[in-house]
Amino acid sequence: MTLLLKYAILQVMKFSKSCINTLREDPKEAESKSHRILLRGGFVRPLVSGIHIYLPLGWRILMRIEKIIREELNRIGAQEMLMPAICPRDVWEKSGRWIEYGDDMFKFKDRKGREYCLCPTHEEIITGIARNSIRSYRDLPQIWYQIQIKYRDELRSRFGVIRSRQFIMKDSYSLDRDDDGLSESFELHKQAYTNIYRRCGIDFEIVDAAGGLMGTGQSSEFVARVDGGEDTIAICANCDYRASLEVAQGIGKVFDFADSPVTEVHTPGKRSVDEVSDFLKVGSENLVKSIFYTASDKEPMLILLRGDYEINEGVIRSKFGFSYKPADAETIVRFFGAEPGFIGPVNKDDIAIYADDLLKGAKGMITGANKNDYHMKGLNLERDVNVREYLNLRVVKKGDACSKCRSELELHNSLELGHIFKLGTRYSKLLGATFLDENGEEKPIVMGSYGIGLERIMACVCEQKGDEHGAVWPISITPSEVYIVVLNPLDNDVAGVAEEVIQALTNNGFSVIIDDRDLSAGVKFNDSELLGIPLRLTIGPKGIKNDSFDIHLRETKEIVRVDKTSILCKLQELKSMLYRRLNE
RNA sequence: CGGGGCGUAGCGCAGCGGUUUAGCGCGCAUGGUUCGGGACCAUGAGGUCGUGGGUUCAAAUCCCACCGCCCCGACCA
Repeated sequence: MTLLLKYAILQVMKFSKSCINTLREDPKEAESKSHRILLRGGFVRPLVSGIHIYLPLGWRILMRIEKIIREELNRIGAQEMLMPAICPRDVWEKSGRWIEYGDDMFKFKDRKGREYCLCPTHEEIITGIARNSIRSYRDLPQIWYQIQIKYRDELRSRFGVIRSRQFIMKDSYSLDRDDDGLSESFELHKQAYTNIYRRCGIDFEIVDAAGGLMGTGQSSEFVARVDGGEDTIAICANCDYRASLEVAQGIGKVFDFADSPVTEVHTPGKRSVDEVSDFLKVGSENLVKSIFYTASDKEPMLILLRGDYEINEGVIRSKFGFSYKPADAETIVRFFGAEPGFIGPVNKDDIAIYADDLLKGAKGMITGANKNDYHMKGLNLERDVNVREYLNLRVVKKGDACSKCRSELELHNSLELGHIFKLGTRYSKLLGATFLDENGEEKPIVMGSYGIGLERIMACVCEQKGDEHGAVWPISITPSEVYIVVLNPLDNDVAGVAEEVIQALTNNGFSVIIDDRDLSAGVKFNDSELLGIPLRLTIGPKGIKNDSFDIHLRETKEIVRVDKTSILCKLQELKSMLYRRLNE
């Protein structure tokens, strides 16, 4: 037997001889649905917090996802390569991200004391490659990608593989001569990503997003609505507006309170918005909360927000800088002469004051009096406060109106699956990746960066399609297409028919798990459902006697009954039907 | 880092006002009976009770410290 044939036969996984470990009970550490399914089905296993082992079935799924990603990226002309996971410090110093990424990066020293990190992403390295290999505008555009493990020392990993400290990522990078080129590369990726997620059977949305540590250019997120997600997206029920909560802009209700002169009120021990509004018997929208931010390298600033809204930290960081942090109590006392909960914007002209735009023209408001245990009533922003600028600084909340069409916005839990960014020239300028244009002029390469987390696709499918019995894999990424339950496998007739059917299936390109364990039927049926294999064929003495075999569809629970000669044909038909359904 | 929960066999758990030999269910092994939705009988293997220290004649059990895991928050492409 040639080696090739031997591997071809491995298309068949014999349950009794495979590393498949299903758990009869839910593992206690798993609370989210995808985590539960992935652990119980034995697809993954934890090693330490945030780091997982991908067992054979889980790895098969990931490999099939990889294949789809490769096909779609190759189709837009992207070239695959593989970069190292280890990178020396100086490369990251040049981009400024050795500090910016900070503790989120795994860092270590080699035996000579030289410092390295395990790459959390690869903009620095890719820009280095571009610097060496791109000379002329004639070399552009190009798209490069890799599928590789990324390392991020997350503050808190959670939900199994959804937020982990080591994960597989497809990261691609586009190199263009100008913004128009970048826009084209960006659109190509948008199309490729759309195809990828559709082929993986995921129901997804494309939303506007924040660039975060990547930069401040345009970025879009591919997200899935799931109950167990860790992010939130705002979706307009009426128009096509959708945005990640970090950047979503809504229109809030405006309240008109009667104007009056400023007076102090005694509010002993009442600090929070809820405490003060309860105590004074007013709605939280009647309050102005003051949040004091300081930064090591920038001037302190006071942010004013209406009491019924939360501050959008993402906007603070992208607008004012990453170094801004809410001040501690001691600093607040030093600047305001009052404790947190009692500070306010009146007579604070020496501090930069930015207010949320919902406060423009607000009057009759209540805010801290800069005196412990006192607030002030009758605040008129225009009259009493020296606001430097009004900006949208609040997080959208349920009931806000869409900024595009004024319909109501809905908020949904979501899971980030992929993110595409227009980087622009940030990295190429810092790291000197330039080209000569037709006029012989040296210009920085205009770059884009695009990422997909592979495990999240797997987890997302569990979240969206999984049911009380376990996983439901789409035919495109299932670890195996057909699960054959052999009942009474020690019976010679049964074993004979099973053998025959398996031959026919593998000869026709099916991947098969055969459950040849000598166990009672229920155990095998339940495992087939837990493992989520789309098609299940049962071979047992009764079926052989009556020449009637059951094919069960995992997703719809339909049962199709066929005679022996039609098994192959029917399975082929069902398989193509399942593929067709993915494209609908 | 703050708050909460937990750590006893591969998995799920009981025992935890100190007491010979640490239990139960599932799984695993052997033999037998079964066999179309988590079978049954018999026998058996499997444990540094998270780690270290302390109290005590005696610690899984009481005390201290540490480690690890999960959840909430802070934080995060």
